[in-house]
Amino acid sequence: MNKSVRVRFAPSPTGYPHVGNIRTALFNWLFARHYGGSFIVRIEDTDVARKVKGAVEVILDSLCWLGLDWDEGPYFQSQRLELYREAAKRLISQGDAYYCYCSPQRLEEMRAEQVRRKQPPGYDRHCRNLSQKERAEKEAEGITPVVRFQTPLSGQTKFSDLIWGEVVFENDTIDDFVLLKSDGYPTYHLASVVDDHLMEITHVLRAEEWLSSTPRHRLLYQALGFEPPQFAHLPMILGADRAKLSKRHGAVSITEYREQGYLPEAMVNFLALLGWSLDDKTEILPEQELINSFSLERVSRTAAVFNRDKLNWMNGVYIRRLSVEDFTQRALPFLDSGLPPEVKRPLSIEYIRQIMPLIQERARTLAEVAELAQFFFVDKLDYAPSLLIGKSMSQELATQALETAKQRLGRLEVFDAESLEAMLRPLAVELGLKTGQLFGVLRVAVTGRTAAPPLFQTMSVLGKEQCLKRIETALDRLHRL
RNA sequence: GGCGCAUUCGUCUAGGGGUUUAGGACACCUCCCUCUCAAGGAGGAGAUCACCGGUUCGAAUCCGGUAUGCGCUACCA
Repeated sequence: MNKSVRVRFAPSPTGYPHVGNIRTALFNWLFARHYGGSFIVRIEDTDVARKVKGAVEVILDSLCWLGLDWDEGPYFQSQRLELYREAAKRLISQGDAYYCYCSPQRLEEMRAEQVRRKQPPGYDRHCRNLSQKERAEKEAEGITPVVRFQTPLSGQTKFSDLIWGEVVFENDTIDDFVLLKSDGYPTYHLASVVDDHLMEITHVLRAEEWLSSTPRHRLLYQALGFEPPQFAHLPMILGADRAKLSKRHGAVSITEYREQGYLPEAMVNFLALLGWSLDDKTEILPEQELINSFSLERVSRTAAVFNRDKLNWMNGVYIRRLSVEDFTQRALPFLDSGLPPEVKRPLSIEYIRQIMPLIQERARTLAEVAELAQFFFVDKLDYAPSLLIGKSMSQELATQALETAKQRLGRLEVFDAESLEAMLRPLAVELGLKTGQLFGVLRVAVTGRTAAPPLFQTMSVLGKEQCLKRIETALDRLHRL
């Protein structure tokens, strides 16, 4: 398997890249990188009607974001139509395919009838044995035919899937599927087989939903005289209700995760663990370790539910592993877009650099950074004054504590964390308060919240002037209670 | 309806005949650390391994059936 492995990621530009598609891309990429092979990108744009403009760019951009670099492509099937037509023509002349003139209406009625009679739906081979004369008549009517594969009526098609093992299908359960549509475009079946052969793809790793169509592809390879690649069908990714992942489950496009502040490296690690595992304990596997240890043997056969909680945890792990500077750079755009509009821009990078160490260990996503750090930026804090009076505190005690702290703070020369601590701890004793009581009041006064980064560091970053101002405001609110 | 596939804690999974009182992770709970939060540490709860039958001295692991779920069954991919 070491010898020139060639795999491909073949998305169709009919929408934005679904996490399921991306997981498929990731497995292909890991497989290629593990064996030192080639990862090829091919755009399957053969459905003119469903094509979404801009989708190709978003797909490619997402691959780049995740670091899934490709060695060849992107190839576009829409630019290779002649290849598929030639193949179809060859199949017709060989007697392995034929023209079908059935109208969409007839096919629809046929299907409805089959469903009503509980018959397996499928093309009834109406045009399979048309005479020369009958064909000429249809042509004369101006009907543009489709080309259908002439599926063997008996026998079996079997293949060995790298993940599912031996799979056998009876040929009589496979209908005469369309190869070339009336608009001249190939269907997925024809195009992917022709391209996988021409591009010398050695392994087709694709979603499980393709398992059922694999016998068709095997039959096509056979008829065209091509050697088939190895197939490996990947388990599906489901939503929390075990249904196929869809819009109802929240974010399904990889771009949404990017916008929500997930790190690409966390995303890669998380997605790799959906359907694959290294052993019974390893969860955190950075890219290189993933490449080193990836193997098809350890891919599971059961569909996996996308667990958002676990993703959040893992993203937090990766965020904490970043250097402060790296974290700061990545958080910057999220601060810019997430902070209230009244905060004046551009943001001071020097100030942000002081804040970020306090935020990094608390954020699970980059999008949370703005919220967590907001009190460092806004002018006036918005909080319920009652928060100033903590547990086992009274209005009087809180007022006294703040008042005294304000005076002492005002006299403090050096406003760093050490000095603040050296001054505030004894003050609690002096006031007959527990440290938690004193610090609690100060925390709310200075940050507007009961949960925030460590007090002394926070105050130090905020600066003496700002702290005093906020304590003043807090005192004011306390008086009005 | 037909065909194909699957089924281990809520979720991701390990484990593939005895080493299993079924292991880990997320989430949850308790405690520790501690100025709050987060992180970290220590515990806890959580799975009759879908069900039924068979093979075997012994089955989560092998076989068969049933149930359930999923996929395919398009001039979509």
